[in-house]
Amino acid sequence: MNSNEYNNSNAPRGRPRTLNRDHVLDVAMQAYWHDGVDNVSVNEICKKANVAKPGLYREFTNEDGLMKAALQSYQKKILAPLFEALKADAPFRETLGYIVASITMENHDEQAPKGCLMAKMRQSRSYMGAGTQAEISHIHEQVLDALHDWVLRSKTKGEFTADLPPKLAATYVDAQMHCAMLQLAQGEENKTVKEVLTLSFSVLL
Amino acid sequence: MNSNEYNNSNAPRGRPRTLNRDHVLDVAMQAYWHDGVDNVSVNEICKKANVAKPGLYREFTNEDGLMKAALQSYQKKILAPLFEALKADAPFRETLGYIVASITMENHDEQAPKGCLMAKMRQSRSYMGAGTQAEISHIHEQVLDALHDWVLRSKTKGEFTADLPPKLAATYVDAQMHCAMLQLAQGEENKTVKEVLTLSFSVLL
DNA sequence: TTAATTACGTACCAACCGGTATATTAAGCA
DNA sequence: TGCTTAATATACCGGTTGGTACGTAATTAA
Repeated sequence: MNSNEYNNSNAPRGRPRTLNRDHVLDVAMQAYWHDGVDNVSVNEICKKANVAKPGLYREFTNEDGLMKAALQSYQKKILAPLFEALKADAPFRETLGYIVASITMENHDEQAPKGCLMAKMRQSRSYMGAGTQAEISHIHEQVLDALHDWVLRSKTKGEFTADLPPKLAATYVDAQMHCAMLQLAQGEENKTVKEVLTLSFSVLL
Repeated sequence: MNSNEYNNSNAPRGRPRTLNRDHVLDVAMQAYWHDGVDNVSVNEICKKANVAKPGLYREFTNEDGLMKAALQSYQKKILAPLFEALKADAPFRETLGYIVASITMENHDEQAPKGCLMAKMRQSRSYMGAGTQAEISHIHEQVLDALHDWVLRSKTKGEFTADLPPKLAATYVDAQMHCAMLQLAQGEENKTVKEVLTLSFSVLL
């Protein structure tokens, strides 16, 4: 029996590819996230993903392309729930509580690395390739915009009463989230981070 | 005329050393501070300090020793004023204002790198040598202790009135300072960092 | 069957890393 | 003048980095 499933005419021309882009991206994302971007080489990712180097370079052009793609993958798979929570019209305090809870990983699976890949990359973005830098800035702007919108909506709903310019409030929440994620990445205790984050958010209530 | 100044008997025996330890430490500290620890190699430091590698290794044993010494140098030269301010018995709000001002560099010289070497090293300490890691932890403990003492003294003076466990207050101030320094290192605007830091400190007043 | 097309993996490149063996130089001591 | 001591610089080590040249395998089209 021929192993080919029937031959639809618009099949690609040459040797069929075996490289699994999503698998490579998963491996790269996990490696960058767990070990820190600066401590992971293209060689190591190739070994872990069991692909040859030229294949990886054909798919992602260079290290910068791989990192950019891994970061985009992280946004889709990990950061998405945060954006959803900010868009949802839950009460302000409730959303704030969700942010604290999700950062301090009350409900996360154990094998996920500590901290946040986006936060780590933001922290050392000036030493990365141009494409990755641009992607970091892009995601950061999206976060700030989402926070800004959230604050504005909460203000019109009367749930955000603190006497603060909405833009400063958004910047403040972003900074505190960023700070908390870096603390976690650095090994700080979950409980401590939660206390500090909660205390810092108390100025908004 | 013999170029030797008179021969005091306890002169060292062999060839006199030309390697200037303090100069090498200055160069290393500036390089680590300005470019980021992960982005500076021993080779580069040798070139910048105009010393040969074996000489540097004789003086500092290995890269870990050099980094540890550079961090100690940073504490002596840069961090000392902060410790002094915390030990001085100025009013609580005044000291808090000094912290904000000194972090956001209102009075710093322009050529100093942005951010804080200690903060940067703390952030990636798990990827460093054992000696440097120990030194980072040591300095961090000193900071936390100084903050704790400061809060306790301010509380007995009646200047610190917030209803907070002193240890949490110390951890909180440390976290906010750390966060602000990382933001600066990452290129955030001075004004923004100052606003966020001031806002976060407002929970203590 | 044969040619064209495309992906594959081995084996390689120069540059750099942290670290060191070694011959040389410059001093004090006798 | 040697002899000892110690700091010096050159030139090297094995290993890793990001990136690639090239021969081969697998598929479609003619």
